[in-house]
Amino acid sequence: MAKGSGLPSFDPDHRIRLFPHNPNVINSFPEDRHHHQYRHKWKLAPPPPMENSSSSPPPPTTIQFPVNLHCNHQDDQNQPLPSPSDHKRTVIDEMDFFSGKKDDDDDDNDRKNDLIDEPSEHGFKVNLAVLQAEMERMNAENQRLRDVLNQVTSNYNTLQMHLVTLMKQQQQKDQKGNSNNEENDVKIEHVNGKEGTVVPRQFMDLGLAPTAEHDEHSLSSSDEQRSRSPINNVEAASKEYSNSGGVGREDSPDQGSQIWGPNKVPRVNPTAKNVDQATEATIRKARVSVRARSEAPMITDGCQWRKYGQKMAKGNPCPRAYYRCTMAAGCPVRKQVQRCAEDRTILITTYEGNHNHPLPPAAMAMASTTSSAARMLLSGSMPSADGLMNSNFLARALLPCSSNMATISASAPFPTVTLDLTQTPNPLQFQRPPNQFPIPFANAPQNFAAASPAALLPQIFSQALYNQSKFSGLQMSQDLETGQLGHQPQSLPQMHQAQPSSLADTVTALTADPSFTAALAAAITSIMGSGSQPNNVGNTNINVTTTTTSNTNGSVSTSNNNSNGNNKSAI
DNA sequence: CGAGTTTGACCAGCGC
DNA sequence: GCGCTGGTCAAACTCG
Repeated sequence: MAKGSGLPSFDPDHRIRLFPHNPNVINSFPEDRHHHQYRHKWKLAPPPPMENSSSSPPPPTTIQFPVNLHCNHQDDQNQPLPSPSDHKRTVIDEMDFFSGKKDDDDDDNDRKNDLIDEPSEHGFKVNLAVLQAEMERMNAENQRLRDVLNQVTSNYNTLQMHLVTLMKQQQQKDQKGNSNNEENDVKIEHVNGKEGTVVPRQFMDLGLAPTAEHDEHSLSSSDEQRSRSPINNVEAASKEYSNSGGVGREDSPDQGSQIWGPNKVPRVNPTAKNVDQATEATIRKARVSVRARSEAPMITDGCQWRKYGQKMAKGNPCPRAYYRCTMAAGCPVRKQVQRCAEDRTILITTYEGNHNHPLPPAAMAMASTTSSAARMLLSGSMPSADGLMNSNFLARALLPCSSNMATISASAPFPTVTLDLTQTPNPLQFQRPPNQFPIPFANAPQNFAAASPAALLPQIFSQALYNQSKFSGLQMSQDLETGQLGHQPQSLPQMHQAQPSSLADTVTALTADPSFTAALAAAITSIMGSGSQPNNVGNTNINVTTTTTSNTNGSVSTSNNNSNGNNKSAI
């Protein structure tokens, strides 16, 4: 088996420009075992041939979500066409607004100055007053919307807490009444089942876990692991927790996310007969897959990973590497890293499971992203007639101004939401509608402009999803704070289900924020285009979400595979 | 020597 | 039932 399979090698210069960060985890890919070494050994290579392109068509069941990447900065269709000089100005405003690095006053002043200066230069003084008034109106409107947003968020959180309190009380009642109930490890489901309203849709919580209490729910038992399957996960998970002396849900104050067995789906309480079996079978396990163009062997997500296996996947000459989180003992989070068969410059990272330990800020971003994506996926993955609609909505909400970025696959065995960051064209190459502003790459945040696309994914995602996640009912870091929000993953979807339109409206309103969409689009497109855009202005102040801990040797795996003759294919 | 990687083997699900 | 495939384990190995 030839070494060096799977991954192309790359130009050092190109790499340096693209990847100034130090991935804390290096996939086991060829050419080098060590991280520092790999940095010197990667060589320029022509784009990898499209191998197996015909044999590996896109997942047929993937639902594509054409979302407008050309984020319209102006709701007003009557807004005059932006001249090229307008582009930068507008984006600066919005990016500043979004990033919050400048206060609004300064921002407004700059905006006004720009408005005053440039039109005069172009002989547009006639429109100056109109534009200024319009801008002020937009600012006022924006501020008002933000106020509304804040209020909605506050109310939502208040309701969340109230709901959790109520469910906690209910849970305690159940506990007293069933002190010997051996199924008390699934109190949440039990409660939900009693209520007969909550469908355990949140079978998977990718991302954050409130505490490290469940560290002992380890993967130590190989038997338990081997018994794992997409279907029996439902039962196995909670069994593990109870058997391991683990923290049952009734014992755990955290509940920000569900209690998961290692890489498993929580069992639906058998007493909850009314649980939607179809849903149960459908959801099973959620995954979040991130597709990004990256020459780096692995995207930096802030977590520490240990490789535990590698296999050749069918139809892909590149090996698939399996990692599990090592930031805490027994953390069930795993991820798979694999190059795309059709385009080996595309790195596909699939996250699965939820962390059962506190995460560093750098890791919080990606964890939040995956958590939100998975939760949204699951909240919309009901096998109902409106499943597609829900998925569509979710995808749009997930990345509202991304073009073809969010896909939700209903294909078995696991529902997967794919965040595709590889399809975004260079913003300078957009064929933008006349009423839309291009997003000059130079105006992207410096962090985004200069850093590795892969390394910046967490930032992008966290920014992109932060707001929506507030409304998705998919609390992230809040779980850490409340400590008893375990009911929420189930209860909140219920809320969604009860008021889908309101949620949609909320998210729509949120994502309609031109600043938000513009900033997100600029960030994403800048990232995607950074590899081909030498005019990065943000080549300083690289603030990549890398961690300083190097947990791996950056090993390079051979293309050998481990099982069942799959390793016969040379790469 | 410990941590991490490699890799052959094993297991389970799924389709035929 | 059988074979294929994905996922995981764990002993051997590598490296600092």
